[in-house]
Amino acid sequence: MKLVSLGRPLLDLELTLNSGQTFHWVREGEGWMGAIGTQATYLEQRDGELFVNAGAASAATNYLALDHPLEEICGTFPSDAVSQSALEFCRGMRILRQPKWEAVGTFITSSMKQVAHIAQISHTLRRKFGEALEWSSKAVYAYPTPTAFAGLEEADLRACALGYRAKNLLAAARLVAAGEVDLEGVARLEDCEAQKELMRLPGVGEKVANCALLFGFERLRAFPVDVWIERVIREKYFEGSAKVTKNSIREFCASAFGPYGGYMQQYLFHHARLTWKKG
DNA sequence: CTCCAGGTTCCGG
DNA sequence: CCGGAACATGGA
Repeated sequence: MKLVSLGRPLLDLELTLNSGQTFHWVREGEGWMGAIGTQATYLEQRDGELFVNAGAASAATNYLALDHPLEEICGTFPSDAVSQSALEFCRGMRILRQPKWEAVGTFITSSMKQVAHIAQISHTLRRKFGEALEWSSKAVYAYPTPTAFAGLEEADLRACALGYRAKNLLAAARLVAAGEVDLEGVARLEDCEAQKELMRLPGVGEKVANCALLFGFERLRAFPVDVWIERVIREKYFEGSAKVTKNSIREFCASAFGPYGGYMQQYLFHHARLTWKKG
């Protein structure tokens, strides 16, 4: 039950945990319970001060990316109204530093799914196939390892409501477990090569690869283009001009948002998803 | 009931 | 390079 303070970093914990980067944190009293790798973790923010269970302090500091120079990062964003209102809406949101396979696996299961359902899938997979962890007599589950998935059958994953994604997650896990795709090796590649390597995994296209790069490989320039981002770019930056192809959107995003484009992307995504057609 | 969701893959212009 | 269609499931 003992908590330690991590000070008062520029961070909005709730905003960060609920922004569609990670999908398994659950409310527990005044704070949140979850797993950072195989470390059961309780996080709580009171009047700006961040607390964590003793023993998870260094894991949390790393996971929450408290070392990212957030003020400086936000200072690099474009000055247009769309970017600035997203920034204002997302003040204190950080890009998490998630375990590599967890980032790859969860975003393989994310295609054509609402955030709520991705969360449901994550919880089911963890509970059935992940390592059971515990803190203060409360159970949480680690994301299943590639090896844990590799021994299953497609039907086992279909039973978790993965639909057609089951085959992809299983095949991807087997490639990683067999060492045919080496995620630690990917971490040493340049952005472009790293993306290409990740896209060897079934179910990993350009968008999922970029999510994995941004959330699991510290590539803060990676800019995933999903339906929400596409909507924002089309309607706010191209203002309904005809023939805006996927390619032109990709090129625009790669050049318009700078070295921390991934941060800006996450802010645009979250802002759009929560405010579209509500003002 | 219909529409759509943090897409990928394959196939024909 | 570009647009379409198939692929599963559940929340709104």
